[in-house]
Amino acid sequence: MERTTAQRKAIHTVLEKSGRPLSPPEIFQEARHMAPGLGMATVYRTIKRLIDDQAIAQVGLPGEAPRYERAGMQHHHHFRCTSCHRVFDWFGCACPCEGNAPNGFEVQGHEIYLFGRCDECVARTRTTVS
Amino acid sequence: MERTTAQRKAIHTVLEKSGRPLSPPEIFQEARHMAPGLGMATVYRTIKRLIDDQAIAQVGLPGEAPRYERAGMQHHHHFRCTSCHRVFDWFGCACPCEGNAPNGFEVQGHEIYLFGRCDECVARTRTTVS
DNA sequence: ATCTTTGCAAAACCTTTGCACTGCG
DNA sequence: CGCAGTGCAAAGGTTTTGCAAAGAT
Repeated sequence: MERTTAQRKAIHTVLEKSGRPLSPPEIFQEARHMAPGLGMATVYRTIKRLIDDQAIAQVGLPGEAPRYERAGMQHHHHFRCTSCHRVFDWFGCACPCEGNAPNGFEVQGHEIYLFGRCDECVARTRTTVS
Repeated sequence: MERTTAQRKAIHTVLEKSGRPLSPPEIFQEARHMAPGLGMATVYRTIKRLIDDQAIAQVGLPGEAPRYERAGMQHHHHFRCTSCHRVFDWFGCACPCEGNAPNGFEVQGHEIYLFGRCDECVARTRTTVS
């Protein structure tokens, strides 16, 4: 039977409240504020369970370690700023990918990642260079 | 100055000739045929250098370890079969992603991954279930 | 002969697992 | 109380690094 513990609640809350996908170390650091003495192993074990429970989802950015964000969000993808390296949610997906599948292939889903510079970094450059 | 060695040639050849992205262990195993005694460290060191030289490119599938393929291919993305787990090149990108960027964001590039079943797996199921 | 590149082994990471203890129910 | 959940430390994997030896030019 599933038990409610301070650690699990802390980890879940951190992911619920974060507006962006977090890595295990980031989750660890944040959750520690709410659950002192928390161990890294518990973070990994809890992540696994939350995924099984469909409470969170894995976000695997190309070439990077997986991050995690709360599940149940509307269809979206991600934008990584090549300047500040932050990852943003992106809801502008209008990709007709499914239609262009190779012959005989059956597309079940897709992932899109945009790379570029976020609004803040674009603005910073403008004023700095001018 | 850059030197031509059997190991480097072997690794480069393996990636040139492969029609799909390879992981370091796959490269290691293949290149060993051409360069006996090859060490894993050399594979990693050579991959890094080939990327710097723009001879190969990293292919980071979401949630998986990076693979590598030769650079300079025409614009394409990847399709991973959820049944046989192979990764295929996909040239049907007609994604208008760049246009839908969030306000103030500057898109420099994009990556797309399709998931589904490849032609062989689709055919296999048909004949098996029928 | 010089100086890059290599193989090996050790180190540095990250993630998982074993186990005795904690604490929820 | 009983057993799921935890922390710690050890184990597993993968990638990187140090260093003496090999080899290309």
